[in-house]
Amino acid sequence: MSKSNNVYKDAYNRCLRLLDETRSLPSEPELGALLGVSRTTVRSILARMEETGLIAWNKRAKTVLRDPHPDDFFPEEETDTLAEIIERSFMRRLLAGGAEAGMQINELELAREIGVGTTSVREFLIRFSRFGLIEKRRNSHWVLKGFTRAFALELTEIREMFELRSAAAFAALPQDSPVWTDLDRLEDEHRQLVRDIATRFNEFSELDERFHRLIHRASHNRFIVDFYDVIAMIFHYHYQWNKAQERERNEVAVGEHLAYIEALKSRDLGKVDAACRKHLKSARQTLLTSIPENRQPSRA
Amino acid sequence: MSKSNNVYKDAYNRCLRLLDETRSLPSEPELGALLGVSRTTVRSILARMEETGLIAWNKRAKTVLRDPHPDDFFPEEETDTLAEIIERSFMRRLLAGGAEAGMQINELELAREIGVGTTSVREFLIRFSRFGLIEKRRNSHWVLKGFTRAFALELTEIREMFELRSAAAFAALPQDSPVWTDLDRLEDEHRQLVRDIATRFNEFSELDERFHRLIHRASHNRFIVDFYDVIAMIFHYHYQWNKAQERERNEVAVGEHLAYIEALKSRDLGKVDAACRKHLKSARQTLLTSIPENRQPSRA
DNA sequence: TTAATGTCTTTTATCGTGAAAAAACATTTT
DNA sequence: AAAATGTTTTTTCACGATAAAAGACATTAA
Repeated sequence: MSKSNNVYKDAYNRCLRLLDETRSLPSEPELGALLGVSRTTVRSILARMEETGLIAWNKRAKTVLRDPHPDDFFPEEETDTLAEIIERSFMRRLLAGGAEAGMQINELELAREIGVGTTSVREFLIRFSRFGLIEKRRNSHWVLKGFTRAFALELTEIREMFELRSAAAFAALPQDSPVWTDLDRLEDEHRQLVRDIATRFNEFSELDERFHRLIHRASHNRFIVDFYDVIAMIFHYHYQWNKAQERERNEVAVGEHLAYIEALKSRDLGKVDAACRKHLKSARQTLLTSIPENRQPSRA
Repeated sequence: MSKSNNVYKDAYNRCLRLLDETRSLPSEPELGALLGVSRTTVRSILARMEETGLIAWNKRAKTVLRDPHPDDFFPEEETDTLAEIIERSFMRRLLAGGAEAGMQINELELAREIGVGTTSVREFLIRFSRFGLIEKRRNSHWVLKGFTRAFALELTEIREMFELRSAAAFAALPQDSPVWTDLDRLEDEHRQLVRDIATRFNEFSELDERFHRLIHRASHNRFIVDFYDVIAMIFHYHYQWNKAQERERNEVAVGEHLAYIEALKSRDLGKVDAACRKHLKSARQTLLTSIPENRQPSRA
């Protein structure tokens, strides 16, 4: 079992959804581009679709024979990357308590527990280390630094520096820049969300990420843009596990976003700065209140 | 050849240097702490030293019998980590021209060329990716983003943000903080270097790194501290390969450092800001002039 | 003669394996 | 009994091997 075929399975599932829309599928290279996979994978997909009677396939002709049935799909969990599986397991352990700062992380144990090879775990930990939550001891174990108040403060400090700068850069962008239409579109989505906030409040986190990424991109600085990955990761898990007053919090945040968007559109740097600061302050507050500070810092 | 014993060889060499100073070696745990290795490695070292007649070893008694001879040492190149070897090879390729932005990086080819396994190369590339010079295409190759003018500008932009903030934090540190003695010591080293600048100018780069790391540490922010790794890496290779007016450049920089140190000691935020800005500006200039901008950016 | 399909080759992702190094446990010495 | 040494176990590091996926080349259809 040296490599799972999750790329194929995931692409297959997405391809099934395309079947509803058309009577026949496009050329192999086109399908590949559409699904983001190579022709090799496309051909495996087509081969299986032919086998299961979904399509008739003869060279260029790929005619849809029937609508896909629920059990034509591969199970969702088989479409995940190993990296996703490892990340989830790791974060579950990390957030499920008992993960004290200073605790050591054992690659072999993690690998056995998750049921994967050590190499994948090692690679995951190396990638994960840039989030600042773990640290490597040369030739030895990893050390958990813990999801502490200090971490949240350090994270938000950088976030605020970067976002204030990005927001200023955004507001200074020429009127004909395509970002303004992106912003309009996001504003619309925000207004729609406000309207149905009672039922759709949980859609906020995804919108939040897209909004902030748009702003950060205006910095034209890869380090700023990349840093948003750290924020996104933390907020992603934070949203999943801190459900207290979720609706209220999100409603407030959407309001702040709208004010922020107004400020950006005014292109008045003072207003932008104020709106940005206000939103980031409440975002920080939300994050901080969700961290149970049950330990004293070990250094004075 | 599944794992080289470079840890042992490097520690052995360092242990040989200890032999000059004492007539007998300390306990195994103490030696381990001193050399930064485990007792297992210490015991291998002692075993070999006994074998080669350097010491007489009987339980606690580890008497030095003779001074180490040059060829008691393992060759320097056998003491490097695989990661160091790979980094050097990779950077050589990257700086040796012909490394156009957009070029793709092949793990297998790199591994074959350097003569190591693919896993080590993969892990190196993952670690290296945080420097912002390469990027991974999912399920496919890495792409070289190139050591371009844009890269240098993005890097220095962040550096300046971080260092201005750290310097301000530094100046605000209480008088009894140990950093002030560290600063005094560094100031001394700078003064000594100024005196002998004609011959010792090449020692600047190491001093430079220690100085800036001291300042960044005052931020008490892991993201700021960690970012200095990116700067240090770039400047490390930059110093190695841009030798034009090295003496003059370093002389100027030492002077700027001294002014910067004075400003910090004055604890006058205005002066600190000015001195920091001035030095960072010239550091940026130095970096920029060393980048041959022979390509037009591909996007308008 | 361009763009697709068919076929073959190369590279990436992942595992199991084994030596180096660390860590844990047991025993002795002071 | 505290701290060293001696011994055993566990973990990390690095490799080669193999299936999945990508990519390159050859062939055929429009």
